[in-house]
Parts: sequence; C-alpha cells; structure tokens
Amino acid sequence: MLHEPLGEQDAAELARMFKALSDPIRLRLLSLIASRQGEEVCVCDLTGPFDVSQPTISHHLKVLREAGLVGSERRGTWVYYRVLPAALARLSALLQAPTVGVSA
Amino acid sequence: MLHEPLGEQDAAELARMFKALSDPIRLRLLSLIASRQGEEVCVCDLTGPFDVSQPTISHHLKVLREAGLVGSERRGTWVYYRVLPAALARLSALLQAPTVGVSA
DNA sequence: AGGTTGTTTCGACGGATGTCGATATAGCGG
DNA sequence: CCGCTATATCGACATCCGTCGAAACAACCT
Repeated sequence: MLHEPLGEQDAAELARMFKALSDPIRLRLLSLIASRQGEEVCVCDLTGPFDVSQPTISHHLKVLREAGLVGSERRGTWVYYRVLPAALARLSALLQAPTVGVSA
Repeated sequence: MLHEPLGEQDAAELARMFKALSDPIRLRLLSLIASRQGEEVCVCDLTGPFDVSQPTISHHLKVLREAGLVGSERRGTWVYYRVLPAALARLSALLQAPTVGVSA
C-alpha cells in the first residue's frame, strides 16, 4: 500500500516487476496469456500477433518470467505460459491503496 | 482489464505509465507523495530521503508528471506535487482483473 | 540416426535511460 | 535592484534495453 512510504528494498523489487510491464509488447503478451483465464498459452500462439521476430518474443517472455509475473512449463515440443495471479494482485493492491484513500 | 487482449494503442499508453513506475526512486517518490493522502508535498521534502542529486529528483518527478501519474503546482517559491488517483486506479484495475478471474 | 519444427540463447548494434555538474528560471526579501 | 533559495533544464557520459540474425537446444517423427 502506498499509505506508508516504500522501503528501499521493496521499491527495488517492485520496480523490477513494473519494469517488466513497461513495454507494449510485454503488456500485450501478458494480456494474451491472462485472457485465457487460468489456462495456459503456447508460445506458438504468441508469436503471430506481433511484428517482431520470434527470438524477440522469447526474450520478452523471459523478462516476464524472471519478474515473477508468469510461469512456464514445457509439455512435449511446446512451452506453455500462464499468469501468476499473486504477483499481479500485489501490484494491483499497491496502486489501489491511494485510490480508496481519495474516494472516501 | 486483462480479460480481453490489449490493443496496440492501449498497450503503448499503459506501457508508458508502467515505465514511469519502473524505477525504485520514482516508486519511492510516488509513495512519499501518496502517503500524504490528498495533500500536496513540497519538492523540498522529496530531495532529502535520497542519495541522488536534486536535478535527478527533478528529472524523476518530471517522468512521473509526463506519465500522468502526478500533478504539480507552483505556490510561491515552492512546487507541490500530488497524486492523480484516476491514473493509478486505472493501472490497478488492469492488474486486478485476472486475479478475480482466478479467485472464482 | 537424421530431419523437421518449436523454443531459447548468443553476439552485436542503435537508441533510450539514469546520473551528474553546471547553468538557467522563478519568486521572495532586503 | 541584487542576492538568496527553490526548482527546472541542459549537455555529457556510462549503462541498460529492444531488436535482429545466427546458432544452439529440445522433442517429435520416420
């Protein structure tokens, strides 16, 4: 919550997560994964909608994964990505706090 | 909401906002401003807690301002910053959506 | 085993970003 | 008007980031 100032460590960790969200392609990737609620999405379904090369998509998925926002699992030939809801919920709660403060 | 894939334009705009949150100093600045709910905070109160120079703080405040996350107003010698709750609420709602989807 | 497809890693390149010191602007007080 | 404090802008520099093509790795199929 933003009602108490963030410590340096928390700020550093949260900044890493927000940085993963700071690219349009990564945001769209995340929304594509999240829009299959709970289900997993194959990488092969994620490369089509974008104008960038497939290695670039793989790089962006890695960034999202290392930020703890998505998880991945290989099943056979394909790799499936899924959203990790707890991480998104944490960020959401952080930004929600000041809003309720003002809406009162 | 992340239940429908983001369009390119929306993604670009949202990415700009998240990018403003992707730096630890900016996150702490925002939390310092937000922790005074509704009130405004003088820049002179924001330079102290950090190890970086005053121009750097001014730069980060500019990034937050241009992202639409905070507003500023000059009153006499001092400049006061305040949170713009609607912007934070928008980001919060975006990240909240998949959570409720999974909690069901 | 060899070939084919899906995915990741590597190395390189150009552009963006955080930081600083120096300087400029804004407003107050004598 | 001049100096003083508060804040913003400028120019420079090192580092980081997104992107690509090429290559490596993984798993399937014959």
